[in-house]
Amino acid sequence: MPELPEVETVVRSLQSVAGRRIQNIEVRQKRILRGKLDAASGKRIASIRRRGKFIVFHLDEGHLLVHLGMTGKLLLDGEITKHTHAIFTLDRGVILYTDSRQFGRIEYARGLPARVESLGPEPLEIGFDGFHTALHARKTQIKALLLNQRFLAGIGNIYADEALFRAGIHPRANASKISKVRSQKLHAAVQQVLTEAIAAKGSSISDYVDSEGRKGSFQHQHLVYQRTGEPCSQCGAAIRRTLVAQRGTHFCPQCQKR
DNA sequence: GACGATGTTGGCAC
DNA sequence: GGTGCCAACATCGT
Repeated sequence: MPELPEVETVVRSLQSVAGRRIQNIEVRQKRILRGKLDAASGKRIASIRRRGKFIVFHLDEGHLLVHLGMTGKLLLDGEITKHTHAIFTLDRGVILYTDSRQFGRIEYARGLPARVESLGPEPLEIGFDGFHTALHARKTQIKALLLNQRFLAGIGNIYADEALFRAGIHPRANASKISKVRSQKLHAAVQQVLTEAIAAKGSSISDYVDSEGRKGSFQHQHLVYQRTGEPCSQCGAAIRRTLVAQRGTHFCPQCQKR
């Protein structure tokens, strides 16, 4: 579910808790923890930001990091279910962490841990020169590279497929052999698709919602993702699905030649 | 009921 | 550094 636009939407919908204090943390399923959260109790939330797909609560001391995995949700004052694994009681209201597949993780850290520090640049901030240089240095398949969080932070399966389609690049293309012109198209496509997706408050493929329980609408603007067999919006050819880097990959065989 | 697919990451072997 | 495979888990569609 949650890639950069979805995480950004969640972070924006959480801004109302800035300034509140965490009074108590109840963990019901330890699997979703990395280390202990005890030290976060009693701390005040100074600000909430996004880095890649991580939600970062800056506390008056240290950080609370939340990664939503595939099905994680942070809900403000929502309903407690069998998939609610952590309950943050604030001085006003509660935040629930709910995650059916339990691939998400929560951790407390004084400084930002290496897994956050080693993330690649933000795709909406990187300029073309930096993007092109990094692209050219890699010999891997372009889709695998887009999914690599140390290359760019925040792109996942949906937006990789959508950006490659919009740039007319085959998902298996060798990154180092992409021409400057196509690299420019890709850089623009990545920024455009992410910007439009944020404006639509993300893609709700199965059950993604923001912290107020609202769905996104960008799934209606997907041109290839999960549109296998449907006609391409550009040329009418049937959209195909294949595996690239072990991930389901959707592309137009006409518009995205190797 | 079986089987395969699903938005993510991390570990391991090579 | 890169690739390929598997693992974690629950749910949904065929």
